[in-house]
Amino acid sequence: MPEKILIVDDEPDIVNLLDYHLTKEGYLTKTAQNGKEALDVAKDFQPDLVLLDLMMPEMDGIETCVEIRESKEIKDTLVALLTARSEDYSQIAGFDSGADDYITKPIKPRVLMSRIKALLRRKAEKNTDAGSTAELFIDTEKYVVFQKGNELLLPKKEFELLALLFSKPGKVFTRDVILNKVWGDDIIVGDRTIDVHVRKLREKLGDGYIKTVKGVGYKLKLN
Amino acid sequence: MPEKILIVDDEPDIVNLLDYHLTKEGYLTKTAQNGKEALDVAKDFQPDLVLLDLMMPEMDGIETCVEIRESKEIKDTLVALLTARSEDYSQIAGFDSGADDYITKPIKPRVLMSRIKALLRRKAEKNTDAGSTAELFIDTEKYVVFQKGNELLLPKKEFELLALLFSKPGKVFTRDVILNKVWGDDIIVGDRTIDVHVRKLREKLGDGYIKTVKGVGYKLKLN
DNA sequence: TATCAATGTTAAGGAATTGTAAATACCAAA
DNA sequence: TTTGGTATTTACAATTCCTTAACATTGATA
Repeated sequence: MPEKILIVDDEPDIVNLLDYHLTKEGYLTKTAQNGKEALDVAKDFQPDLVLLDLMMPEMDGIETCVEIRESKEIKDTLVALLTARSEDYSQIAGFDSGADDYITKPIKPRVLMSRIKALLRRKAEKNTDAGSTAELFIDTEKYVVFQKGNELLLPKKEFELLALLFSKPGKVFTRDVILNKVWGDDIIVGDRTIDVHVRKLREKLGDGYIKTVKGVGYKLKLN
Repeated sequence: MPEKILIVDDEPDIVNLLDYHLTKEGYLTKTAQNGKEALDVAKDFQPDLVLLDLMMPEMDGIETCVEIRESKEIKDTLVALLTARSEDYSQIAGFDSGADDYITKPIKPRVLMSRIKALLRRKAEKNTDAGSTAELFIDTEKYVVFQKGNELLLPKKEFELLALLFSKPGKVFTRDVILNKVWGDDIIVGDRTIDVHVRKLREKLGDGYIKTVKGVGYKLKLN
């Protein structure tokens, strides 16, 4: 199944150039001359990627990009903005608009191709691993954890343990360190105390966050 | 191939914020609190990119950047300076110091990410010819080994053995030394124990990494 | 090339570590 | 004092990891 790319630019020369190269590479293309047309076409065409010129009459690239992102009929589409070099401000605004990449003009076909390949590859990768990216965020002031946007209330010890692990995701914290930081130097608790708290956290967060490194300690795994 | 980023800022909050986002995106990070520390860490870590705060006590970002550029141990590293908005003069000075980009605070994560991606992508394009990325990397803090980009989880003993060999690639470690460093002075284990662990490492890493020097010991061969 | 010590290989048992459920202890608020 | 939630302990289960033992293979050296 060839991947579908929608090319949007008001200058026919550029559209043709891009169309030529992309077709030659085996992509399936459609074109549009402005943002409005692009949206219409995209709804039917369901492209994998939209190449969007920033400067266009009527509806510019950023506007169009925002609309694409808000549209429910256009799913899973990557957007790459084409910008004139040195439009730094535009670049930033472009990313805030939800674009996945920007490509500066003048366009060098080879560079463009590798960019596009990279983008589509990343997209393919994302779609293979199921919703593994579950956001986790900690508010140490409010003693609250946000998981995928949901607020999660944790008891003190559980929270402190999670906060410790969260302070350096990926780093392994040994049981000693955990005891020191969460329980304090002088307090002595049994062997299984930490495990039980880990257990409760896993119960609430789901597995896949806290990893055991046997003989060493625990760590938080984001991603 | 997780790309390595060194974060340097004297404010722990900012370091943590950046660390969090970058880790989440799959980068491999290390942190430092000032320029001096940064240089030390960078020599070992060999980051692909250094995020460098401009305003730091002791040695500021520009100084640090200049030192990085002059250091022969730190190769192929991009430097991005973090500056407060409107420090126009500094920005210019920053570029003169050899920085590859500057990023203004307050930091917007998405903008930061796209900048970083763009920087690293450009770098990657330059380096496509040579296999410049070391294909084995050990993170003792995270108890993790990266091999050609894949994370590899190793049990404690295997990890420690590999870490020992990795600490001086090419050097031959005798069995005595290995026993002392990994198992400890007082613990006595049988003849075949080391071999078995080597075996398991070879199983996981593939052959060609750990070489036997018969009658002497083992060594790690990188490339 | 024949020898033999060093190393490779495999599978299995046991040791150490961690997981888990339930019971108990704690503690602050009503 | 009771209550409800939290924290810790207990006792046992489950799991992973380490080590060993038995045997195979290698490679330096006579």
